[in-house]
Amino acid sequence: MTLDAVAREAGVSPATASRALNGTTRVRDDLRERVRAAAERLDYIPNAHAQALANSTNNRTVGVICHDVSDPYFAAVSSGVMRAAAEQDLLVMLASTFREPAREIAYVSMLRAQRARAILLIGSGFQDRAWERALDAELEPYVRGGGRVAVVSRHRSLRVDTVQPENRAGAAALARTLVGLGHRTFAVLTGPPALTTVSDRLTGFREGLADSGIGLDRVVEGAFTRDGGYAAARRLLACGRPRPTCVFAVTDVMAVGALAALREEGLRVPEDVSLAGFDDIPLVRELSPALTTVALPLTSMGEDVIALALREPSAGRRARVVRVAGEVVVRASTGTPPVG
Amino acid sequence: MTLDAVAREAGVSPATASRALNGTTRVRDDLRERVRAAAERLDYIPNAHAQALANSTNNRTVGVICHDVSDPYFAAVSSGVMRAAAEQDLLVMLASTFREPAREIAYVSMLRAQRARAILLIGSGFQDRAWERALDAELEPYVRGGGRVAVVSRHRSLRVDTVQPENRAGAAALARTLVGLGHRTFAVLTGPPALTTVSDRLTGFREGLADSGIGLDRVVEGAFTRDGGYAAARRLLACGRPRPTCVFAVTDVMAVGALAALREEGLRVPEDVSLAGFDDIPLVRELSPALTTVALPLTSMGEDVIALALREPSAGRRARVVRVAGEVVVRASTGTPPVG
DNA sequence: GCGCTTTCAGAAAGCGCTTTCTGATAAGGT
DNA sequence: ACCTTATCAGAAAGCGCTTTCTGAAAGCGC
Repeated sequence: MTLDAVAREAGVSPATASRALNGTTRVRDDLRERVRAAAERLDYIPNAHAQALANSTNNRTVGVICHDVSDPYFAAVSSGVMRAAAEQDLLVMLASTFREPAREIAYVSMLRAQRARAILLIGSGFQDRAWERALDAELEPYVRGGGRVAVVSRHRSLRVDTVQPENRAGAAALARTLVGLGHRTFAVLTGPPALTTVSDRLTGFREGLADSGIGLDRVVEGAFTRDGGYAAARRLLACGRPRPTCVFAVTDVMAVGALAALREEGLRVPEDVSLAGFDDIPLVRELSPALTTVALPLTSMGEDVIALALREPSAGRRARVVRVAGEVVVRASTGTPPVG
Repeated sequence: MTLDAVAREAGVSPATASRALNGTTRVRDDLRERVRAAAERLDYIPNAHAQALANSTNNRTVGVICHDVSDPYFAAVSSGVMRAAAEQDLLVMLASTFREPAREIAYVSMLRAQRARAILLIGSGFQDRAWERALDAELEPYVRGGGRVAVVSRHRSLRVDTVQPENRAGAAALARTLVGLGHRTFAVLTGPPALTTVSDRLTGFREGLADSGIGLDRVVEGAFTRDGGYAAARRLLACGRPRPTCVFAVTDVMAVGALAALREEGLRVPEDVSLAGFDDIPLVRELSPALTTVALPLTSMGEDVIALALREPSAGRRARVVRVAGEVVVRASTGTPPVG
């Protein structure tokens, strides 16, 4: 079913049919009605590709690239993006890179080919220098051609609009809270240090401890996943050194793994060791003990990032940054340190 | 950057440039190389819309419609779809309906407009009769026009390729297992009964109990969400009747809510009451007690459903059904019933 | 009633690509 | 040497839409 068929059925020109359907220009009422009826009758659906080709400015799709939709963090942020997109009749193309840099580049390229109105990058980037350059090489011409890009907590090399959680301040506040509980020896389970998210949270946590003159006992690195957290926690426990009274995993997802590892070692949380995370993904409230964490408004961050991308570009070329505060939420996974 | 520009730069016709880049027809090696080089130099990215318009058969996008990406069930299935799609260079457009029927129809329509190669519907439909008809009215012409549709555990009215978890058999097996543990009084927390998923699991559970001559004590209905499970569990406990020794929530997501409700009532799981779910979403392993459930291979179901949609349509018009077995996984949330 | 602006429908020119179709050139057969 | 058969590049015709541009009809003041 093409527009031509509709026009013929309604006894008007394709031009008029187009105008009647889109309401771009005034069309006599009776004609408009006739076209509407004809379209209905023929079950006409405009070809979005033809529309996009003819009128390149009116694009209804936005692309979202994240590492893995099945990670609750990305799922929550994506959900916010989708809610906002739905309200504006936008279609979201969601891609998972499965943490492969090459796939990320490929997706940006596909999104460029689709002439997506905006590209949203969710989550930290990779540390690879070549990748950075390649991504920039894709994004730069896209932006120059009128494309919009916005990111959530992205790598430092990207000069684009950003939704930036206050990782450092949040981690510092968490550290202070934990010190307030009485803890003096701490370990941190981190992800890849090249990610700003990781290094900011680590730095913040250190600063928070430093306020009370406390040093960080141990830092163990692991993958940015549940299993990474599990492995890191095991390594922490295996090393033989005196156990810290409190463990901070830089993300909740890692904390979930860490909790499993601690349990397997027969340690009670929080009686033997306290555990805290960061993000407040939905599930951690359900754990027992429920996880102490720094809550980020994930869904609304998703809404923010798409709003940022869609907003009229500011006169100056400067990248805008929306800062999002994290709130320390103390739950049952932290307590006073064991005596003795 | 258009193909014409590339062709000019390479000193060939647009036709040759197109052929060189796509490899559709033999092109002399030196020309092909020249075109490649020119494309590279100009940072050429083909306009996917123009391609789609000119060659409607070659479409690289598939649409996935689910209720909510932030629900772990959908996230897991979607993740499988995406993994498979990535391997075939397909772009996935993922839409969340937020459980609004109208939005689902709208998305199908948008996907049709995009001339998506396939539309995948994940999760149960709505009970609304008008909605059913409307959905069918969208899907039927789409399929007639060569579009592919496949669904995961969908409503009965749809005659399309389906990945069908064996809800009934799985629930029955679970019931038998629970009876084997010694339980004799059961309650079920269900979702909207119009969903086949719900009614199949309920029926299967009943059958499993009936094998031992046991009847189902109570059925409480709630929304298909964590909060729905929570509310249903509270209602179950509030009714004053003697408490069942075992509760089955028809989905893990609901079971998570139920667990919270049981806890709040001061009940210990499994000492005071046993709890089981269905699906085996990733997080339920992490709960304590870890949830007994019927495990479905969610990610691989996602891979199955896209494979089903993309496979050459069978000669006969009959819808294909891939049955997926569930496996009872006994974890710590179930135990022997309390004595006395 | 005449020239003016205003309103609105239709003709036609693309948007950027793919793909026949056409024709030139080279290769092969006798 | 001549004709037939492959190869392969280019011209041109769309794909289905939007949007100028053009022109007819109607509305207005004098």
